[in-house]
Amino acid sequence: MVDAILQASARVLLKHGYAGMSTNVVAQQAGVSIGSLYQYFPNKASLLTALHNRHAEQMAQSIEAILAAPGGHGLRGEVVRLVRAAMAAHEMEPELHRQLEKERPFFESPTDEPGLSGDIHRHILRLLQEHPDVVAHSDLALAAWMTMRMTESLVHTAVLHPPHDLDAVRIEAAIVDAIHAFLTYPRAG
Amino acid sequence: MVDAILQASARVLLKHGYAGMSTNVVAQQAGVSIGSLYQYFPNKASLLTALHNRHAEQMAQSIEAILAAPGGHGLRGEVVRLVRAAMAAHEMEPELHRQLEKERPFFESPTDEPGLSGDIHRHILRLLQEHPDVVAHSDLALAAWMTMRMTESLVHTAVLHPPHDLDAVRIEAAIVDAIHAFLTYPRAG
Amino acid sequence: MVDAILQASARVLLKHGYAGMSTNVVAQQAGVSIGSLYQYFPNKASLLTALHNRHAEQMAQSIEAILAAPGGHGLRGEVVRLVRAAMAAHEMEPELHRQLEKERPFFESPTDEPGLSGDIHRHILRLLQEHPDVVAHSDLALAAWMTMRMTESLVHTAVLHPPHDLDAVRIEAAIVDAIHAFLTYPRAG
Amino acid sequence: MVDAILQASARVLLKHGYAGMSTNVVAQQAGVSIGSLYQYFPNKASLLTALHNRHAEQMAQSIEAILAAPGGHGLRGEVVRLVRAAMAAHEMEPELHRQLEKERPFFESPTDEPGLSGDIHRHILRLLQEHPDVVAHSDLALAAWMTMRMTESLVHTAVLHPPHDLDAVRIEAAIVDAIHAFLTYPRAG
DNA sequence: GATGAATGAGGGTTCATTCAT
DNA sequence: TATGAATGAACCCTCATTCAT
Repeated sequence: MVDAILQASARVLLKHGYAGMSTNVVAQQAGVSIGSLYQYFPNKASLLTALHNRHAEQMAQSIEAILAAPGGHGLRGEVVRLVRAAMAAHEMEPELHRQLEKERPFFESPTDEPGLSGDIHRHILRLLQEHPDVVAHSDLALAAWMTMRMTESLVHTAVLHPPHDLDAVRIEAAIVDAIHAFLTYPRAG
Repeated sequence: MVDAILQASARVLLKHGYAGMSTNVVAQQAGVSIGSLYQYFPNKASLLTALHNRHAEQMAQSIEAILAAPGGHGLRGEVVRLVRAAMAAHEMEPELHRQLEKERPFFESPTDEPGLSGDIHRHILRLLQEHPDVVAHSDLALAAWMTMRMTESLVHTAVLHPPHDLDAVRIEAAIVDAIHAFLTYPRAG
Repeated sequence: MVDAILQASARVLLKHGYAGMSTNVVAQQAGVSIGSLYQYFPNKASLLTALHNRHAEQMAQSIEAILAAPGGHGLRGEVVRLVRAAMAAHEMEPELHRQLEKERPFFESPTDEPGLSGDIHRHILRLLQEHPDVVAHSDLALAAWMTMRMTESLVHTAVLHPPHDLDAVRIEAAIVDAIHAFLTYPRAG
Repeated sequence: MVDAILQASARVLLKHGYAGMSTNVVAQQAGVSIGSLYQYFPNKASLLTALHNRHAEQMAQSIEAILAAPGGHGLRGEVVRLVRAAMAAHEMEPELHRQLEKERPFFESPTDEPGLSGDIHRHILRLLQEHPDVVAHSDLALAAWMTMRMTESLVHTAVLHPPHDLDAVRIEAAIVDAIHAFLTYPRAG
């Protein structure tokens, strides 16, 4: 029942946005009475929260799986996995993701949400520490933050607002290049 | 009067979001009767549109001014100006900008307004063409798109969701580094 | 509940007309919340429609009953029944009837509902055909239309705008006379 | 200016009904400022009243002219003139007339204004008195009232809701017949 | 637990009317 | 006198939430 409600919520949210998402309509679409909906969810906002959490979990699983998968070696291999993980996560239910994000960002500053983005932040930090020879940064915290933001925002844009005249595969490669270039880029200071 | 209404709109929008922004409250905050509000704006959505347009114009002016200003030479100098322009634009009214972004899709055509972002895209393309010796890309369209997205999204995040433990100046430098590294990064293909 | 709402609608409609009939006031008068009103009626106009339909049904029943009742024989007897039926129908809720007539055109198709008036028209036609010896008309369609209009409009006026110095009984008799005279009146053509 | 306003009122009234007739729109259509409108008419209802009066005057003139015109002799000739006068009056601006009828009751005393209809009533009374030989009624007041109502309501219906399959000329003749039949119809009492 | 009829605060919007210019 | 910007009460309607069954 909870699941039917969440599915209906997602459907209605996508079609009409949060403001246009009526709890009565959600209940009806879920084939459930409005009373039952309120037995499982205290209010309208909690539908979004639940949807958000569910989606975050799915994304986390997908990301973990890809990050742990075998693949290219070295820093570049890690970056490739990172970007692939981000793309997979964003491609999961892109439109839902977008709506959800609108009301409550997924990737807030790492300290805010200890869950997903904290894990990723730690993963990236470890990754940078494990390749001291090629990473040209002294401030690893800053480098990790930049890496995470670049990954997230470039992938986000690439998946949700893809430029119609550019090839998806080449965009992905370009994102990997950008991150790798940033990490290994020798600078003055 | 139009201005008072728009200011009040911005204030209420920031505090309560679009759904929670009552036209009556906006009028009251503007010190204007609800009737007067509707004499200048045909409906609630038009408040957002006007706010958006005004903001876009201000941003465009700011960006143009900074891009045309004198400054460092060479590709890096250009990138610095680009990032500075983006930061200035985003710092203008960051929270308003964010809300506007959030609500826009439901009220306007999904196509990014071609004006501003088109101009910038062209500017970046020209910039890349003018530095063929250091730009390590053959597909300039892709490089320009990446440059624009990196600038926009990294600056956006840095301004609107700044990590509390990192220095703004160093973040700006890191963004410049990232873009410059991407542009000059020698790759296999 | 539907009935309480309709009764309140009728009351308010009579007092203030359609334009001055506020749905909130109707709900309040019905002892029902405005939300409940809108659970049973999709909008304000539908209140009128429902009122109209209910009234039309009641009138139809009353008319049928009287037309089928035993009574005087011959054409005159039929005309008496016809006029009595019309008077009973108009006396049912005369003021409501009047308001309903007034507002209807804006909400319904301009064609008179075929149900009631069509039935009566047919009834009259048959009636004329059954008394060929006394009916002095060759064009029965025209005669039927005139009969119906005379009945309706004379009764309407007599009931809704009765002249204060004339006796209702004698008016009814005069209406019967007029119709009977028209039907049996020998003319040149 | 007054005239421009009244013409615009009539136009808007016909198009949108009284409820949908906005004083601002009327002023605009009249090419006059809303302030000026309120300089000549104290409120919205007075527009209707003025329109009504103007229309009544025109009708009165038309009716008087036709009633005084030469024509057929005898009672039947008078009835013909009466019906012609009524038809001319109703055909003047039928739709405006209809709208005016619809809204009037809310703005005027329920007693028919003594002006026009009083005059006609007197005219009919005199007419009946002048033909004692053919008029088969002892209660002339009742006969006059019936004559007036028959004329008005039959003509009203014939002009404003003409049956599509009947000839206007024959309808007019039938109305004359009906009235004449009623007046000369010999009855028991 | 499940239901869904009932609630009513509150929302966007209109328009008759006023009054300073 | 003519103007029209300004007013704000009031309207129709929605929808998150409750609670008796």
